[in-house]
Amino acid sequence: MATKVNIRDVAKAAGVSVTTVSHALSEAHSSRVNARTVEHIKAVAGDLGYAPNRLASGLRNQRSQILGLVSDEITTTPFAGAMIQGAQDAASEHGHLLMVVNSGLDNELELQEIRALQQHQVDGIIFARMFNQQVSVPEELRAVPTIVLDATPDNPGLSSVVPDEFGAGDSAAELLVTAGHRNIAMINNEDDIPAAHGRLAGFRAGLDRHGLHLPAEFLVAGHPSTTGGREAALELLSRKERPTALFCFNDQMAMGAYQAAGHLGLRVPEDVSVVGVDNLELIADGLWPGLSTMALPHYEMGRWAVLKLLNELENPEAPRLHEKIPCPLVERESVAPPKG
Amino acid sequence: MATKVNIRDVAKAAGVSVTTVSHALSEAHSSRVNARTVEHIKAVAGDLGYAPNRLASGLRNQRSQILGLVSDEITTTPFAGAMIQGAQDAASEHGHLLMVVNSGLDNELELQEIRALQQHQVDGIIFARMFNQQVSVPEELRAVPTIVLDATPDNPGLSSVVPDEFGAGDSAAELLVTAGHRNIAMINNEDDIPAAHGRLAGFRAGLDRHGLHLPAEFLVAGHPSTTGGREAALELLSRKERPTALFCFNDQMAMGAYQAAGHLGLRVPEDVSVVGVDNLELIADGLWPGLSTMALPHYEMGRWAVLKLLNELENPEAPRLHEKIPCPLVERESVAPPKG
DNA sequence: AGCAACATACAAAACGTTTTGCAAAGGAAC
DNA sequence: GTTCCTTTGCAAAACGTTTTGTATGTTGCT
Repeated sequence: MATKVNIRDVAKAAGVSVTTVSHALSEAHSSRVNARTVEHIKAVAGDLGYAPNRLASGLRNQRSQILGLVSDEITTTPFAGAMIQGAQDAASEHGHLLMVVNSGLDNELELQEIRALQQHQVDGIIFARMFNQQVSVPEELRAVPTIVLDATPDNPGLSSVVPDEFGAGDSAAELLVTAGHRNIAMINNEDDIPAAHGRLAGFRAGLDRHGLHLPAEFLVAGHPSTTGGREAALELLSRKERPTALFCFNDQMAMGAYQAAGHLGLRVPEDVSVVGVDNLELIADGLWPGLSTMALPHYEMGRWAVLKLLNELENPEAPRLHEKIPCPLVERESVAPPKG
Repeated sequence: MATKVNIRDVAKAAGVSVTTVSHALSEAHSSRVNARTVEHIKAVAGDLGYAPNRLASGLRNQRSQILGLVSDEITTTPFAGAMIQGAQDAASEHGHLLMVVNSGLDNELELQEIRALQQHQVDGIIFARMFNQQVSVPEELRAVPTIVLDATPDNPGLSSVVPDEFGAGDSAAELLVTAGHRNIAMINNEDDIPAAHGRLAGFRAGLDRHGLHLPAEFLVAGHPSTTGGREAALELLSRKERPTALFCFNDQMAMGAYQAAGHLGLRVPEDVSVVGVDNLELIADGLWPGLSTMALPHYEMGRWAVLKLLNELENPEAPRLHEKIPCPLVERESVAPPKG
């Protein structure tokens, strides 16, 4: 047990050649060897605890069965886990393993990490960001099949997957309008990113469908944090003509809105309804009452990226896709009909 | 550019043998080749964009330069990112890459994943849990150097690293007592895990040092969630003789305490001080006022685990260690002297 | 001049697979 | 009984490195 058992040991123990063992175990080539022999070899291999060395087979086949995942800030966002998990599940189902590297915001380091992945002969790379943004993909990745995850690539030659931001905004509008609200404000992210534009556009479209629209004074923007949300909500809810519902760019801003409401003596959802985006369990489930919010599909995006990557590996000519994954509504208790 | 450049191409281009190229590039063996030749070879290699194939060198050296990280539920906890990041940073600094696998709670799957890692000839494995718990390490890992991360192994033959739970409790007591509090309650986790025992013991020790002690009626336990914290805090703060400060098992329970206080018309920190454990940015920074809390050292634990693993790889006889990493206090605004 | 010692470069083997091409043996068809 | 398949197995080459042992000069010393 001290030393590892290799294909030669199996061959010796089974009394056949190395070639025969390889064929017997290969599924595709097992027709080249007698069925009884196959049985025998498999039994022997099992007894010996033989497991093929992937380094060797990767070298021989020019296929490492490893996928690289390079992302930006795994640390600071709670989404990373779900994304990685989705990717890893899909990879594992198809006999692949995931190598994760993370570069923070250091571009030079990111290139180094990518080169390291390539030295390990990864079969493909997933280039991930932690929130939907425009991104320019490093030259280095030309050499390897690549999928862009949760970001919009400048290079349309690469497949990508992002959340359906528009749909999220639309659903939020739908939810609030059907609850009976007419005076709805949006607290948006002040940053110039697809997520902000998309959610706003979707929200407007949703209102539109019901013959409503978002007045300019009911659209405010702030830093996408609890504080940003709180300040914006404080301002909105202190007005004479205050909205009866708030659609917040994300759950953190929604948490700020709760705080603002509490500070002003308003209750959620009786006095003001609140909707977020992200479905951060920690917040959405932790708030009291629970926050209704649109879930960002990080797990699904991770899965999709890996599946698409494997697909392009099989079939290099497969058309590049730009997928939008829906953001399902997770209803809790933060929405109620407006009073009176 | 279509096809990869290998050491043979470099040799040809530089007009020397493959052996010489290998020696020239090897640092350890570069003494075996003329300094001028080394220069020349490096230049040629750089021009050609040569990067050694790690599959091949791993095969030859019996050293893949890959570390495996197997964890339980990456998805549901926001700590995973920091842990992975710490591990990956340390690995990357030493020329290694990290393969991450995740098994949820499925033991059978976990074994499969471990076997997959071993097939890829990982040099060592980090067996991680997402919170400090007793854990029995799978037999399979006997074959590979292993470090246990954020868990206490039943097998003392393996090095491990956990947060200094005791120290966290102690610091919390210190903080509250020096702020002037005398009536301090603790809201603990009801689960029977080292984290709960350690934090409580440390908290008691800290009080002790100041001649105080924790009365039985000021120790309550609940589910380690916002709801659990809220319920416990509601009960505690509704009493005639209510505590002036709360030490909560984690930040989520502390968030619940904030909600309870708000519900009862009490203000943090004027009417009640609150201290948590975890330093979950999302919560600790998001709460209003900010939550003072002991940071769980996930990043550092990840780093430590990899460094120790590399150390044991270098020197297999190195003594096994059981490390406790301190949990530094992160002060925000949730602690003030008691009124009156 | 002769010999050791050294500097420099190379050929070949090995790591553990997979796959191609070939050989031996057995059976069927004439 | 010869020819021709078919079945079953094997030997050998290849993937891209690293390292050991050896060969060829070159230098320094007596």
